[in-house]
Amino acid sequence: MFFSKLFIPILKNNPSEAKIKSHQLMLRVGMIKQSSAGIYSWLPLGFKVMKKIEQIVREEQDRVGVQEILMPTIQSSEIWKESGRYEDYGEEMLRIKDRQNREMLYGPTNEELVTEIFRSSFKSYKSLPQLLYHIQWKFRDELRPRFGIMRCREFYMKDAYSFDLTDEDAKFSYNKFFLSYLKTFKRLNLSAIPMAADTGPIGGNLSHEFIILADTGESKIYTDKRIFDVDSSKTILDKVSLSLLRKQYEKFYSVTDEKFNKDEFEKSVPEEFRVNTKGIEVGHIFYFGDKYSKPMNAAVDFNGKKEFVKMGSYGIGVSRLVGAIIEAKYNDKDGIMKWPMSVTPYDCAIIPMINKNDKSNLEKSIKIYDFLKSKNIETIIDDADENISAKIKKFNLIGIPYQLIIGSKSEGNLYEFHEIDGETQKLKVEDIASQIIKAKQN
RNA sequence: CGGGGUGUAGCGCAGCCUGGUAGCGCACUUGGUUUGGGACCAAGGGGCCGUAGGUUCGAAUCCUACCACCCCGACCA
Repeated sequence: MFFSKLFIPILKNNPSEAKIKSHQLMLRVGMIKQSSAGIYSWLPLGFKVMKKIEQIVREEQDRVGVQEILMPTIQSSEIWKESGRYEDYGEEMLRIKDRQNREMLYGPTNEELVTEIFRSSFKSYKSLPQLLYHIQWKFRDELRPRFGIMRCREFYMKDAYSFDLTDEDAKFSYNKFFLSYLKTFKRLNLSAIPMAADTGPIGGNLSHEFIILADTGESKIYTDKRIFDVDSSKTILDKVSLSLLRKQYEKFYSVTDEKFNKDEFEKSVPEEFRVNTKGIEVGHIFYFGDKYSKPMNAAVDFNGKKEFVKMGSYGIGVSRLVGAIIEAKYNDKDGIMKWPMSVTPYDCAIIPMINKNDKSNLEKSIKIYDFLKSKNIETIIDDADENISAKIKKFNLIGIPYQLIIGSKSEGNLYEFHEIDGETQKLKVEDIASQIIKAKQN
């Protein structure tokens, strides 16, 4: 695709409202456009990244046996009155009325709705466990939206819900998500650490936040360096293996602000391993038993006895992750963003030196483009008649991991192949393709 | 919701104090010269000055109200 034909409105100046890197960058390269406070349109470049993240999240949910559904954004107040949260949720819930003057709301989360779906569908313990997820827009009317997509009012989120007969089964489900989350963030090239967390308005007593380290994060965290070395690659979907994994993590003191206890921290973490920094919450899992099933009467028959199902819920902020990845991957030192291969909007940018009287580089670029395309490498050609250095700068901003520069330094069939944060090599197109393919596989 | 601030071209800003019908940089268009880390020359186009009302011969500028957005704090994926 020619760059000139893409909808990528680049700004040379930082919009003044953007204070953190991800917000600045997303506005500057035209990934998003603000429409109201905390509400954004997603433009092609940003939407492409978000869809790739979404797909990875989806695949990792499917892999642990969670089934995808899609619930509406607009919900009736009735079920929220049943659970008691219609009053509890407060101003953050966007309440609306339909033409019959019925009280509706734009869902900030879906425990009630999914519980209603479950209770009207299943009556026997034999139907358990059930694990369901959906990826849908949510709305929370934040007191103060900020940081662009990171703390906004309308956001895209994966939320999953588990239904089990017993506490023990429910913890097995919980642990499946625990593993699934570690794998998801790993594929996004993030090291997210699970931390004991407060349960907030969702309720319950068992909960982990998944946090990635970043200076601009809003959560204060206290953890142990050694937690980064816990290896989940050998864990399998088995009760024992999963609970072992959680134990390995829980060996280390690792909490957010609200659970922090100074004495405990200093007692359990030797000084050289202490990490006290800031992080971004990208996932949160909760186990809350019958907190919703009881008031909403979601129960199954177990040998003639009525058992309220034991539930958990599991969220990943899909839209937030777009910003979070930038915060984590942007290199302040050289001012370069490099998208992880798994979510990059394009794998490679071909940057030919062009002028009106000599389009031979553009013609070469098109041939290379076709070749790379045949290898499933997503590429764009910058067909603008612009100063070559201006073009390179532009792509350094966008963060596409590889640049293929077709200019005066090309030698025959050897072209400059530049990794955005690394070295430039002179290679044949075949070798360029195989390097990119290799990078995509990691 | 408390405190502070800002609304002037797509983005960044000046002009407002001291009223006379809008300007700069970048971006954009056309032509030309260029081409290795955001080039140069020339000629252009683009603005209900956030909205409404008021004062005035005259309002971007003064007054009032409203709206929007941003920042700092208390809450959250």
